[in-house]
Amino acid sequence: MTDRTANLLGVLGLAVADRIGDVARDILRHGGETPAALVVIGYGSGPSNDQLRRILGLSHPGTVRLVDRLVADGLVERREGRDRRAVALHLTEQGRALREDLLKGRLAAIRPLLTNFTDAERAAFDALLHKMLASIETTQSERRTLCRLCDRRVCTDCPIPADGPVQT
Amino acid sequence: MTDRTANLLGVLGLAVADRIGDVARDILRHGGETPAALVVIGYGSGPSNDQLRRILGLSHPGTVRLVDRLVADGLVERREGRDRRAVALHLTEQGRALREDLLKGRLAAIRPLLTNFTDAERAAFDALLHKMLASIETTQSERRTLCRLCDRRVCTDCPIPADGPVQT
DNA sequence: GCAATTCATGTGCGTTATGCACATATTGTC
DNA sequence: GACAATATGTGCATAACGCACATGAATTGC
Repeated sequence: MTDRTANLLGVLGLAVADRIGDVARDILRHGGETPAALVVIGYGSGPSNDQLRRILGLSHPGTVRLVDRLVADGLVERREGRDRRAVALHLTEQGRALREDLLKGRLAAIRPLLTNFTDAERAAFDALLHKMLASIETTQSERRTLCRLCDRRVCTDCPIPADGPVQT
Repeated sequence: MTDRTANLLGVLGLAVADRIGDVARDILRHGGETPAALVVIGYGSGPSNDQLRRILGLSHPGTVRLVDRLVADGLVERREGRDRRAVALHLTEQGRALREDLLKGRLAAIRPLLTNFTDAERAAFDALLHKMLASIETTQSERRTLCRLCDRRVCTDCPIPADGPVQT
């Protein structure tokens, strides 16, 4: 019976990821981890290239090129970091606006999946999701990876505590 | 409150899709829609290039190249289709074996997410998933897309009926 | 029963997103 | 102050696509 549930969960996961990916590509004109990068940078801690790399799970050169794309689009600025070697990544005004669209679009893409639930069902589903996510065994860094597309404003009582801003 | 649930669902969807993608790449040495193609072709109806294309949501040339990869790896054969223009895609012995690994690996990747549930919780989650998936409004073709990685042997009482084999 | 259209596949060519190996500059260490 | 560690960037290659086009096979219209 567990396998039946696991299969259903696989279908749902694919459906959710497809929808998020589609809406992100429509809005940002980029795929892969680029949308996640915009969200992560937008948390505002001014992450370095290397910190971003760990969260996104990309290679270092892949991350540099990803940031190149965002800079070329006028969405991200490379500012001086805490070192003269490190950069600090920050969103431009345009980047902030597009990040907003991205987060809104993501929720809008997922929301229809919940509309056929009654309030009680949605609450029950929420509680089960919360428990499931809270029990995933992860390192601190993996948690940030999981949350790389999260809209923190709606994520009250986050089950995946990423305690504090990106580490320095 | 719905947005909070939607956000959690987004996290879960990403986590599930990441896990499936990782295990598929480990096993198959290909990413994108290639794993899904192996599963779909493995249903055994001998789909044409064009039928496969619709299910995977790829362009026609993209599908041709994808099949090229699978053929080059010795996993798929192009046989004569119902026309002299159409091909019929079938798995080789090796393809069937790898498809098996893929389906098993997929379930193994998802299963850990369920292990912290009690039996009652898992059953409740299953029921909610079932209802959610059953209420997604889709065309016949979109259903097959959703189910493109399903392990049909464990999917009893499928909420997304794809009634019958691939259309002729 | 043949011409025009539609269907199904394949090819040339380009792009996007990525990784590996290497180069360069900066910082910490002993 | 040499040397390792850190952080970034670059050259080059690859995987997984899409668009425009070409080709052969089937269907339709008259």
